[in-house]
Amino acid sequence: MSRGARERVIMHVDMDAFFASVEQRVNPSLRGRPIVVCGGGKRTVVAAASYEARPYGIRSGMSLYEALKKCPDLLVVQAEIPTYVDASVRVLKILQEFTPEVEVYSIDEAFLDVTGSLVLFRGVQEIARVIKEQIKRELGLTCSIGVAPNKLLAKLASGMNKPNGLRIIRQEEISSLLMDLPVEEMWGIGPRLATYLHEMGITTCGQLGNIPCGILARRFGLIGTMLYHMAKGIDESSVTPLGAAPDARSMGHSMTLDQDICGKEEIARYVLLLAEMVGRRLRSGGYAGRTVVLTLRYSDFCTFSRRMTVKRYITTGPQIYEMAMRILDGIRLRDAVRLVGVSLANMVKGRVQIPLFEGERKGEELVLAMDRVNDRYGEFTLTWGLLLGGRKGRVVPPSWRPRGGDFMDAIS
DNA sequence: TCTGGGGTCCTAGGACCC
DNA sequence: TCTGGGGTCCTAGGACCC
Repeated sequence: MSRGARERVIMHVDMDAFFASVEQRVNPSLRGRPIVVCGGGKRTVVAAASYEARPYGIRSGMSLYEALKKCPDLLVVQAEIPTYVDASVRVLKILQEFTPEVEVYSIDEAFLDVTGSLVLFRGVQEIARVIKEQIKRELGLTCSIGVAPNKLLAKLASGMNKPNGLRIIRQEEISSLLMDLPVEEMWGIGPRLATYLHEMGITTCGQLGNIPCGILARRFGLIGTMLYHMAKGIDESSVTPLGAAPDARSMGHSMTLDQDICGKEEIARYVLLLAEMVGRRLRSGGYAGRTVVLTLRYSDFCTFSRRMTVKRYITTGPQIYEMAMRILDGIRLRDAVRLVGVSLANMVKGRVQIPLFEGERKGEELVLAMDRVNDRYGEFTLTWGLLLGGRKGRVVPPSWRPRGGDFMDAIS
């Protein structure tokens, strides 16, 4: 352990089965029963599964179809995103009572740097206990907390004792803990990397950490260097509080259609809707961008994107639509399409200022902050869907044709 | 009548300029 | 009479995360 810098105390707070738990809280008849929370539409996946559903093998990300095969008695609840955002904000406010150094990582996860708060409490265990107690008292929800000298290990720790767990990883136990830890359990090592490592005969972090950094770097590039440090439990990244979060780099929306479509005219209708959704969000955040990306997914799930960059920054739905259509014109479709996506990249903030009222701006900041941290499962798509007149975002009025300024009338 | 939606970062290759 | 080479910008795709 280095004596130079003070050892940090980082906490990772992870809400247990968040969406499902909120639903069970709101509706007592769901308590104690296997439930899943899903999006709308036919082709949906499980956004969250209650702990009662998990013994059936039901996991988030699984298609609803598959989940129902595993448990025919499963209760399926449609996601109510505003409710979860509300709960998330209340949790966030509780966390901020303990330190200003709170990084909202997602709608149900946060990192806290409590190094400076330790003097106010009888140790980190006490902080964790009080946080859990307060969340339970005020929201009726449980969370799992991990504590460690950095974010990487705090994240690992919070997952070790779920649900309603508390796990503290001390500096002196790091190497023995990582020795036999399977590489795929480390945050940042996904299925593909794990497979590559397995092929190299590496299955544990202990083994990974014994490979010279240079070899990993040659094999995996920058990722290789990261792997080497991860295997040793090294992570210098800091907790970035809400106000210091970097500007978004890209912004987009996509939708999987209830039924595959073939014609470009029909695709164009979705492109228009998506472009307008992106444009509105863009402007509300004060962003502008130069690159439009059109993403399509064929029936066979083969997904590809084409992009176009222009010199000047654009901000409006019609501008995005126009570029997306130029891209679409250049594509020769080989199959029916199941997903259409439009996003904007090469973004800057502040070129276009949209004046907002104080109250409105506050709400906007919150939305953007939540948004920034890669909210799970596209809840803002649903939010936008609601904004677009109470319909789900996927609904495009069949009679509508892309043309000019009556767009808002057509969809609201 | 399988397989969502929102992001981030990295890489490799090509065009183009000096 | 041999195929430089660095830098920038752009594109497309892949891997990862929640």
